[in-house]
Amino acid sequence: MPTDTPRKKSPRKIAAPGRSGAEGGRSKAHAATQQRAHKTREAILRAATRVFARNGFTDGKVESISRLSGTHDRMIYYYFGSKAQLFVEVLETAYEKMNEAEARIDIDLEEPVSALTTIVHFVWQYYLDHPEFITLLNSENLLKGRHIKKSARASELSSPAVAILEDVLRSGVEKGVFRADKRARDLYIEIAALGYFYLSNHYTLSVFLNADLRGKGELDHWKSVITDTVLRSVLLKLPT
Amino acid sequence: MPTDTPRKKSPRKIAAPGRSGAEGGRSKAHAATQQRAHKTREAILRAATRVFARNGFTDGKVESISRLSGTHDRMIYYYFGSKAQLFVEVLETAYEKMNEAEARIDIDLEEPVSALTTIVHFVWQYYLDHPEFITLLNSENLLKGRHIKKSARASELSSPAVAILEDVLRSGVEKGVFRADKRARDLYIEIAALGYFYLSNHYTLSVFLNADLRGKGELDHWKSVITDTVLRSVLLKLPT
Amino acid sequence: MPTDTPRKKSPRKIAAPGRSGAEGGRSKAHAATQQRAHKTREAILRAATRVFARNGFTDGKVESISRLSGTHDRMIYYYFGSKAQLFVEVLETAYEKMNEAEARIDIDLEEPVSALTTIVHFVWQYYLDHPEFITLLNSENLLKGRHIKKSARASELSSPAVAILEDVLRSGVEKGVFRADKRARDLYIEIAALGYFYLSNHYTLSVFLNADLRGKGELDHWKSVITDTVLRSVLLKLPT
Amino acid sequence: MPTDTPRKKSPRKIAAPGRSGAEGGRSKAHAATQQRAHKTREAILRAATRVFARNGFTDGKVESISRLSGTHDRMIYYYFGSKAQLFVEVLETAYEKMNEAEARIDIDLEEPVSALTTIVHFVWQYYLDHPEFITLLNSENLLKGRHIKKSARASELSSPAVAILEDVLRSGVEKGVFRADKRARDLYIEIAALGYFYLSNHYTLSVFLNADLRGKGELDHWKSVITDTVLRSVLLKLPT
DNA sequence: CATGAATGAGCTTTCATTCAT
DNA sequence: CATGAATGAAAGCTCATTCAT
Repeated sequence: MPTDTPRKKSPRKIAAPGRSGAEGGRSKAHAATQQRAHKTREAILRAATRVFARNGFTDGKVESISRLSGTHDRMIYYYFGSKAQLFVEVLETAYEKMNEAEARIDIDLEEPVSALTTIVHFVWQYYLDHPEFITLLNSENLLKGRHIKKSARASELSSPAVAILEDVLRSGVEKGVFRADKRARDLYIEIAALGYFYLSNHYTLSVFLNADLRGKGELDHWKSVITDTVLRSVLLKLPT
Repeated sequence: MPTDTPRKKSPRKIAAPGRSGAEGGRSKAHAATQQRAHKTREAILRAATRVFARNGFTDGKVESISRLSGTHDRMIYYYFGSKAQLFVEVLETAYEKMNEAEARIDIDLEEPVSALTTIVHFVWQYYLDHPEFITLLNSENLLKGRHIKKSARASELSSPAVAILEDVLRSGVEKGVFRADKRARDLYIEIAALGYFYLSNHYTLSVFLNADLRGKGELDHWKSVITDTVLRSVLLKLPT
Repeated sequence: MPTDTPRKKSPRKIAAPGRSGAEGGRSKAHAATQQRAHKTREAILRAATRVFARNGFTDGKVESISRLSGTHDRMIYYYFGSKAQLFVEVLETAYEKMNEAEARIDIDLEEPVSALTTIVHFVWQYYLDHPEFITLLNSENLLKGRHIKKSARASELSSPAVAILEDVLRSGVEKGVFRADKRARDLYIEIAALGYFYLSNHYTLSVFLNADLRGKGELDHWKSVITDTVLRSVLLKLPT
Repeated sequence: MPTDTPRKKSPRKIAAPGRSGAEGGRSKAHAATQQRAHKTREAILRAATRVFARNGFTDGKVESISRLSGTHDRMIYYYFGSKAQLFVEVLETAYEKMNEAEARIDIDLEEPVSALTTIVHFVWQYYLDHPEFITLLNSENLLKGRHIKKSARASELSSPAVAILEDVLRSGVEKGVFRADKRARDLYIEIAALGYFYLSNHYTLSVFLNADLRGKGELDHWKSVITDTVLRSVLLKLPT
């Protein structure tokens, strides 16, 4: 309980794998050790993502994570300092991956309508493929952003999608198909909202609307709805 | 010793106040007692709504609820059987109140556009005024609908808003301003999504978009965005 | 982890035993329950005194205390809020008992020399009879007074012995046997120091002085040494 | 792989630096290595003294020591075998330094009164300058001498001060200023007690006496009190 | 109808220590 | 001689829940 210096919980920092060889004098044994360490760390992060995604932060137990990752509780503290800091990294990683995927979207600015369609479909598909993304954010928002606030890295991650949308909007305006008064950020939130909410809230929605929103047909139908709605929100003229 | 049957797990159902007199031979003392009981029950429910809204189900502690309601932990078990069942009632109540409010919306079917606008504004305002509604649903969905599934009452509560939207859509179609192929249910989810997501996810959104989404101007701006988007999604001719 | 209100850990306050009967309408059953509660609380306090005395605060384990008192860990938190707060009460109780004993010292102010002798002997005997007193203070000082600082009660407890010493000194001065420039507080610390140090440090002293300081003869010898030294420190004329 | 015998539990004994050259055929590289090792060892010992002094044995964490000394936990085990054995060395070193300082006291046996005064002042000043000495002993006594008992070196260290006091007492008796029936050992304990207790227990004393015992004036005052008291305990006649 | 005491399982975290290079 | 990874036991504390009047 009593600490000397206020002790910043500084977990182990591990050299990025691959870099170790360039360090020169270090023995091969050392490199091997480091690689194993890196593996352990990654295993914990992966397991934590699954556990937190399944149960949220509070219900995601440390022991579940260590069991799933094949390590000991102790190692979580060794590498991440605390459950909370581990969650921060999980969140950061989730966002990073989303950003990376967004950065890979291939669009043709010459075709603004189909470009926008592509983006909407991409986001929708990403949510479908990465349900953990939704649960993690859900949990974090339930906790009033407690963890993300403390993340230095998080504020540096700005969604590439917003920038892309800016380009698409500009191109559309130039080509006379999109209105000029639509902000990219608003459009981004719109796209996210229409997809995210449908999936994140489907448990309560299903009960209160007395409908199964996850049926195959339903998902496709909703995809077309949001595509339609998003397009209509920026188009100057409706297609006939 | 309890005056009635040797309960096992069945929480107390209390006659609505005022109804008790009709039960026949019961004394006035009994009626008074029942009224006090009713008050305690209500106090717990109110406190639980606040506590669960603030922290979600898991982080909402039984003790916090009993403290806030001025009773004892024990009473929660007496009236509701368990923390989970209490949460179910909280959820049901929240939805009921939402439904009651929706039922009170005053719209003029002769003016479909302004009727729809009214509905969008109403939902948005309701979310703003009842942040607990959002947090409760958030928590419940994080728990995969664990509680709502067990609620008998929940499935009976179907949103009046959907019915109202149906009327509005029909009227709009008849008057030649709305398209005919829009489902009321989809429209409802759309409206909900655009408002709910913006508010429920604002903690993470603010960090990742590097913007304060809760500034006064921002909220009003978003209100106009969603109104615009929703209208455009049903209009036959886009506004110029 | 997350708390609603900052939650002051307010442990259960129990009505003083005996008072309960006077409360009027309470049932006998209630009184009996309270008495049992009081017993549990006392048992914990007694056990804690022993455990902390034996091992100090840090090494005194919560489980040892609950085991020794025949309760569960949980009850310690129920009644005292935390290990630290329990320690505070242990300390307060120890000092209180010391004060009570001091208040019972029977001295004859007409005989200042024998009065002072009585006080010195009392303190020495008290230390011998209450080794826990020494260990508890030792531990608390090792922790830099961490707990006692937070004790509201502690600052109100002022040693009766100092007041008594003042009377004795005054009487001795009037009778022309004691010097006039000796402060009662200094004298008190002197008496305490000579007895306390010998006992509290006897483990290291024995090793470094190569002597067994706790042999029967040794203890009596030291008693006479400190009596002699204390008297000499206030006498106007040294004994021959 | 360690260069020497397959150690089990026996920590490294390192040749004093400079002495290594006499060992014969060892290379210069080896000598340099040994010097580095010596430095690490010393750094750990110094850090341990500070950490244990601040928090006592139990609360002094191995990690705090390795951090403060700029090494790794592992090294503590390499050089000292265990936390307990490290503490033993810390204790021994503390006593050794005290003894060395005592051995350096410069007194004039021809002036017994001022010689004794010098000793009292020395001890008091030593405690003031080396607060860690007090805390370490405090902790060790709280642990019932657990470590010091196992120290072979400790029992060989006998305080030079006792021998010096013997000389001073003898001289004083011869010169007709001191009484003949005072034992040097008792006098030593007296001197130690009056200084040590005041400092070691000042946290609790301050609270219970409602006074700040560490104010500048207070410390000087107490110095004069103990000098006075110690002298009076051996003088044949009071100075006028 | 209400109360306060009691319960036991479980949670996060800490710590001294050892393994494997 | 040094390092970083790993270990497992245990500690303090919390929580939902039930007992006994």
